Amino acid sequence: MGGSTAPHRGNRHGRSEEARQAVLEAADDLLAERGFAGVTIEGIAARAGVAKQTIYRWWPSKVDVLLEAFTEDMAEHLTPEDHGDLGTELRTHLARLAEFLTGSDPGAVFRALAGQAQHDPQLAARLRDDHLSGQRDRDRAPLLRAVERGELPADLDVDVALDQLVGPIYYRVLVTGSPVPRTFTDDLVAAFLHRHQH
Amino acid sequence: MGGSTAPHRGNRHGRSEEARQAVLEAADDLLAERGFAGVTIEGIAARAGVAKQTIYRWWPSKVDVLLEAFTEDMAEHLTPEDHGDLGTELRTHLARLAEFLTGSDPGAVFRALAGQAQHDPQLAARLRDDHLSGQRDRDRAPLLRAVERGELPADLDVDVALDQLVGPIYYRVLVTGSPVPRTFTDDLVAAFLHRHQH
Amino acid sequence: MGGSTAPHRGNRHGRSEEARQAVLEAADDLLAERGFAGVTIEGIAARAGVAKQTIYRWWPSKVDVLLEAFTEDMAEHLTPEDHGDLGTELRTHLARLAEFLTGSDPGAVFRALAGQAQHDPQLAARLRDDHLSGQRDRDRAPLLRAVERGELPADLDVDVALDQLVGPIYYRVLVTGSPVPRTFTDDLVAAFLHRHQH
Amino acid sequence: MGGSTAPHRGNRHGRSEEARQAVLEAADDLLAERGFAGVTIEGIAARAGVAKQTIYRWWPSKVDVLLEAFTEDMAEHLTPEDHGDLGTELRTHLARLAEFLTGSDPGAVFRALAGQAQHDPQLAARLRDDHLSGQRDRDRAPLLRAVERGELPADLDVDVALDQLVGPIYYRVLVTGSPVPRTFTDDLVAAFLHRHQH
DNA sequence: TGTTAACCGAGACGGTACGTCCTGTCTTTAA
DNA sequence: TTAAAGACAGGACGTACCGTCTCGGTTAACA
Repeated sequence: MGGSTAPHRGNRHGRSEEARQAVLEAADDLLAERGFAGVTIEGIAARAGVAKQTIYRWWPSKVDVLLEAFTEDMAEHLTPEDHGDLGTELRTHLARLAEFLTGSDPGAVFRALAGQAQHDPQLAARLRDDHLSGQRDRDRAPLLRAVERGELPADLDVDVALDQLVGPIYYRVLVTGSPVPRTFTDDLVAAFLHRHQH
Repeated sequence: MGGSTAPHRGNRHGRSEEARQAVLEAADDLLAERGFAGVTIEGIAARAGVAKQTIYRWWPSKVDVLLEAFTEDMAEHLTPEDHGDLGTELRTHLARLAEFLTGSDPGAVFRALAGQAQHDPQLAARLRDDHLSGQRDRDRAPLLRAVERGELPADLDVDVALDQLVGPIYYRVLVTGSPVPRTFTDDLVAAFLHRHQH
Repeated sequence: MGGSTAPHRGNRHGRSEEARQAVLEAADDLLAERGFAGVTIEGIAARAGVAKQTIYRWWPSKVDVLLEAFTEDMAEHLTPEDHGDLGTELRTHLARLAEFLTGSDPGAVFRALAGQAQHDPQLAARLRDDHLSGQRDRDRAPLLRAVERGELPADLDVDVALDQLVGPIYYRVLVTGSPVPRTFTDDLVAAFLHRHQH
Repeated sequence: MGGSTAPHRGNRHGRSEEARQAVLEAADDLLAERGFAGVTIEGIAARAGVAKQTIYRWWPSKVDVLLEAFTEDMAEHLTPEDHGDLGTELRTHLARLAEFLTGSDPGAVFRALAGQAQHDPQLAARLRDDHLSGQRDRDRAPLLRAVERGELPADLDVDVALDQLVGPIYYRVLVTGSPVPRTFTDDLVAAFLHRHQH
């Protein structure tokens, strides 16, 4: 955080970073404490010590607040590392994905947003285009590297392969609610490698 | 005439089947027309020509109305048939599941309920226990029959297998929003058979 | 009227008399304590222990609440008595009017409504037609009786006469804020009698 | 001060006359177009092309803006002329007063301020002391001159007389909303002269 | 000839109240 | 006993203004 970033409260440069952070935190906290229905604009405003109008000025709705909170949190997670070994990379990455979705605070926010997206096609599109597509690109990377290395066939349909790898994880998280242990994700990788590596 | 079936409006003989049907239909219609947020108790009552109290008397909440509407619709669908051939059964069944989830009215209700379940653990549990578990039992049948016939190894973890088969379908439906064509479901079956039928 | 008026709280017969009274009293109290600007729908609702919607259901605006409160209070006051003597009647009546306008709670409500009527022509019309015209008819009575008795000329313009009698009182109340002592009202009567009873 | 009042925009010597005039005009226009409730600081600022802060810097509230606008407009009107004849002076003056109150733009501002004064005792006092007392002094002049000339008795209570002369006019303007024709004001003068001139 | 101080526009801020909508509870009359 | 009707207390919605504040720009007097 170099130097100044003067803490201004309302001026012509624009918005108050202080207020913005307070809103995002309040939304996160309320989601964790009371669930999605417990997140209200009035509640966020009250907890953040902020005027309702300040929220409406910058976010069209409460899901946009959560979306921004989610984006901030998700950035650092879930970038698969380049180990030079497909199996290891996939096992590590899927395990991290499972942990993110089931065990982290931003994972809870994601589940809420994914749920709301079922009611709101616009949100669904936004969630996919602005937030999940980047993640999907990162997911794709290990497979593409493996294709380049010759570990996987050149004609592999990467998107289908990806759906088979991560689909069961999301399914457990969003539908069955079962835990997603390491054995489960490892087994997904094993099935994948068994089919595609000779 | 045997028994009642008289179209009564408020009487001493028990609940009005007329009102019940009107409520379920109104809820279905509203969901289709305005989405989940457009389904309100007041809206259902007004459209069904029914008093709010009548709804509250028989259903604890609007999701219960939808749940009941969903149950009625889902019964007929999705019972895998016994063809004596695992591959055929699975291909047919997964294709029907995909069509149900993406293309039918009750599929839309399911998506809404699954979405709401992300916000409401009690609903999630109820959805799983009362509605999806039966379906999952039906899903399991072809695999169990195949194990009995010796087409699949006796030590197969049927639940894990099932998650790998249907998970990618739900993932596309609930998360990516991609279409789920026959090629996709057939490929899931192919991958499964390739692994487990040497 | 007669008999019961059972104290019901919300039913198909109609409104809760309990709530109605609570609203009128709360509005009166708030006006007395905090002035017109301190009378808000939210404030009335909170003090009356009533939902905002209940107020909006029955009154279009806060001035309508005050108007109704005013009407209830004003009925009993200000009916000039028939003494058979014009001078006595007028002196008594004008003194009572002055006291009503300057010294009573409903007088304060009237002043607030008259003030608001300067901003709102519709309110002005309503105030005149529904509330003051009746009072004006009562004011007119002594003069008409005197005309019948021959105490006043038959061609007297009663409206002009009335304006000359009560106008200075309202002027002091609404514009100069001066007190309106008995001597002032008596003098108005004296001037009037001096002119019209040679 | 002397002379120029150069049209400066922002400098250390004082306020912008340009901004001041724009604010006063905007307030006047808004009052005429939308009524008192339609006059808001934000609205004045927007219409005048002025910052809210500029208004708050120079006027404590919107009524102060209107008060100043009113003062500017009222000065030229309503100074009774010295004709040497009481009846003529009074008739002319009351007719002008009636016209001012009912027919002019500043009259509309006056009515709004008088209305607001019913809700706000401080405003009422200010209106009386700073604005109406001067007018009242001017109103008094013809009577005092007549007393000096011997046209009126020396012991006349001028304030009471004045209230009887102008009170009915204000009453019609503020309460009954009736028109105030020349016959009405002439009749007031006639009644007054009939009583006080032998 | 810069420096500086007063005023300007712009507009974000924490708030209050608005009027609307929906919730879940209640009480009544009719069948 | 159930139904339709609908009033009730409550609470969140999104909007409009309030009065305060901080900012960058302009301009004249003074250094």
